[in-house]
Amino acid sequence: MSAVTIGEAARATGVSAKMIRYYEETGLLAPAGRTAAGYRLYTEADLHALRFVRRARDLGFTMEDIRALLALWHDRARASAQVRRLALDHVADLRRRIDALDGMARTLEDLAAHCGGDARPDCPILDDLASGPHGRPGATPRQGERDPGASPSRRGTR
Amino acid sequence: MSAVTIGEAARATGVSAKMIRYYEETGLLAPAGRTAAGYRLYTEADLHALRFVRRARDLGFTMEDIRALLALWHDRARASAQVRRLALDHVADLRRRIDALDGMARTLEDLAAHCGGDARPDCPILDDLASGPHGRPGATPRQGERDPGASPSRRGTR
DNA sequence: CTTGACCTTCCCACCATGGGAACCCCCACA
DNA sequence: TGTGGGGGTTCCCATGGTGGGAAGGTCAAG
Repeated sequence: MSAVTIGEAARATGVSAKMIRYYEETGLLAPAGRTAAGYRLYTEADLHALRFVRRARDLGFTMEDIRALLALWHDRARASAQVRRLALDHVADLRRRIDALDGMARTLEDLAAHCGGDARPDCPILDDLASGPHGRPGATPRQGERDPGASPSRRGTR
Repeated sequence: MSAVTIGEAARATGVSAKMIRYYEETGLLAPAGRTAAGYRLYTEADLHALRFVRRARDLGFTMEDIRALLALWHDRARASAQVRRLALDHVADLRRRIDALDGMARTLEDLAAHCGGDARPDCPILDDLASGPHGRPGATPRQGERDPGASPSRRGTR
């Protein structure tokens, strides 16, 4: 007993029922038990795992990362170094994305600072945009230049 | 004359042919001219617009934002204040995302700092994850707290 | 005339998430 | 016993930008 349905599990863990099914479907979580009628049932241990996933998502981990973290969690003989590695790699990723966003923000602030922001049409922001993709002329000088080996489709880190 | 095909336009602007077609399809850019055989043709003005879009994407603007920026660009009577507003709103958005990412990074760094990172299995990082979604108990105290009015489905800002 | 580089359209995939339809199940209440 | 409502189930679709690839038309050089 003490197993709950998916709705209650969702409420108890902050993971939507949709996502719980999705996690099961993609093999992130083991298939839940079922009632005779086909309803999914979640034990306290299942809820624990769901909260684990929720927390990891909140910390920005990828599903792939979470898969690894769950495996380590269940492996009672793991070396904490492995977990640490995963966490710090993720931090590095976060910092990279932060830097990218920060560069954008700085550039825009620079441009906005030189923009009248009044009723006249002259606008250095548009002028900059219209000047096309340039290797950041003034703001935030860096040397990476076009970042050839960046992971696919993450330009804006959006 | 002096109009080029989509491949050359892509090379000249740094926007992939795929994306050029996509921008046209979604109405971000006006349909390009065509040769008798149906090949798209790009004038210097078209290339200019493509570079504009590229630059705006590099600065992290949404397609929606870019739509507005293009309209302002083409409106020779625009008030620069409008452009400035758009830019600064976007900066605020960037800063919000940065804060979120930074919070995650800090938390993880905190946890990693207390993790042995050796061959033993004890690991505060996993312990934290296993403790489920909590309102950041120790690490990185801030007051934003769960950000109730945040735009939908951007938890991790990923 | 063939070859190869280019163009066209169309469909599929990603990742994580939500929306909704169509249908089934269970419980409480009259 | 019938019914209503609030669950659950599966399945499909959409998002935002981006890439991959197939099937077929076009063009210039050899």
